[in-house]
Amino acid sequence: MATTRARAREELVAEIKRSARRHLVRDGAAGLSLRAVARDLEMVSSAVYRYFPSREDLLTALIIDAYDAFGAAAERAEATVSRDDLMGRWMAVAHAAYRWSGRHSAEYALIFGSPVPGYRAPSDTIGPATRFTTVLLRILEDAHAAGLASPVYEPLSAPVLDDVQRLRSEQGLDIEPDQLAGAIRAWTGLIGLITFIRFGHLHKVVRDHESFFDDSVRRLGRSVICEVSPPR
Amino acid sequence: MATTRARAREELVAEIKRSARRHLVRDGAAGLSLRAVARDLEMVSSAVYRYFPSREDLLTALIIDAYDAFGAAAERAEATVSRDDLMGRWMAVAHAAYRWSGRHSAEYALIFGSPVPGYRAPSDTIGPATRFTTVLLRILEDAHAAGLASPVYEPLSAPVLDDVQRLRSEQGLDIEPDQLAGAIRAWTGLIGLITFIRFGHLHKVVRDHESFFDDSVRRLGRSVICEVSPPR
DNA sequence: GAATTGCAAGAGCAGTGCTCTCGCTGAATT
DNA sequence: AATTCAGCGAGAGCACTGCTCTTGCAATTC
Repeated sequence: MATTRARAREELVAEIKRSARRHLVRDGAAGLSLRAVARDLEMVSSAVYRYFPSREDLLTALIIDAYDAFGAAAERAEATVSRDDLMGRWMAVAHAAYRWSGRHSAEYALIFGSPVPGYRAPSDTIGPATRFTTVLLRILEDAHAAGLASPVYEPLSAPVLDDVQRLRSEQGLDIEPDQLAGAIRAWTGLIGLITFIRFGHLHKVVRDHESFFDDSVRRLGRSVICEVSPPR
Repeated sequence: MATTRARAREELVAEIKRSARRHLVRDGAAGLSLRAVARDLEMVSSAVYRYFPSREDLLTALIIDAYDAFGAAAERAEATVSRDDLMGRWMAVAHAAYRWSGRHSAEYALIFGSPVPGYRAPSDTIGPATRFTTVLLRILEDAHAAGLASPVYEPLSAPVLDDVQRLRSEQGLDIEPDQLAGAIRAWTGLIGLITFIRFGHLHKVVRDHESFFDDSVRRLGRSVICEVSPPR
């Protein structure tokens, strides 16, 4: 086993990513320069190519790490809440996502920001990407197991129902269609809300972003998890 | 009046922006190159700097145009609907926004995508940026004038109520706080939803994006404009 | 110990944003 | 009508980028 060589390599890969993340927050994804990273580590630029065959590969590695850290933050927060407090679990995940997006804004923009035209996300990314949604789905499965239904203010339209039922059977989920559709809306709403706030579109409109976030997310949660029977 | 000179300048500015928009869809904002634009127009790169002092200024001009076109598309769609069909007006604006984001994905990413770290949006952008929200607010004012209230499933938290009341007096809006808060949520939800779909985060989850969009947006609308008295 | 493999270094290519200087030409001023 | 002058295009040049290739050294493997 090539231990010393492989270890040195792993450490250098980690150092490159660390330096790249630092440059990311300063200059954004567009400004991330392999040569600047090389200067940071006091090596020549061509040496970095031994570890990442291209700038895009380095960016991909950062994206995977970001998805993973984002999901991990959600898991940690959700684990501290009592299992039967479903609304509390949802709020914990939401606030963890919001806080993470603030502390790691550059990495958040990397995963939820503008798609790069030529870029095809490699299959390595889909694993870490589902980590976050898995936490959400588990809450919903527990809700279903506890006999809680979603409030149905309006029935799903036929094409949406089709989509949801296909997804349900594909993923083997034990959730009602209405509830699963609501979950997708809640997930979409959550990330959309965070993105909207973090990208600055509410700067001139709302002062207390966190309170607005909390209020909105609570309503999103109520539309999926409802302790009482739905109105109407 | 320097007519011929000024006209030539205006036309060249328009040609540069046209060429830049073409490059934008191919290579994204990060890949937009002033030199490529110059080659396109068969002029030397330094000549372009006579019209845009920097790459950033060119990008800013494109952002302003994009905000303007986005708002204009919403206005056009909303104008075709009968004034008293409030829900129809909301749906028209929403679908116009969705369609525009598909037809002009690069420009949409420019205004709603990742913020560029060093970039400060100049004050010229806020005018065109409000064009879209103005359409939304007018619908709400008409709803309020018609005596329609928003359903209140849950009262606003104190900090959110403060924010909304401040905004209401600052902008001189004749809308109930609950309704205005709902409008901000609906607006945030709409853009967040479009961004989420267009940036590809629903690709592996939902097949019929447009139906999902329609369903979600209709629910967003119902949470602000409600013909019946709110449940509970 | 010899062969192989991994690695850092350097040069080099094509591209980028941006600055500066150089003449020219159309337009306003005298 | 002659002259100043501002606007313009062209070109060279600087510092930077991603990426490739070759060279030579050192660590690992056989």
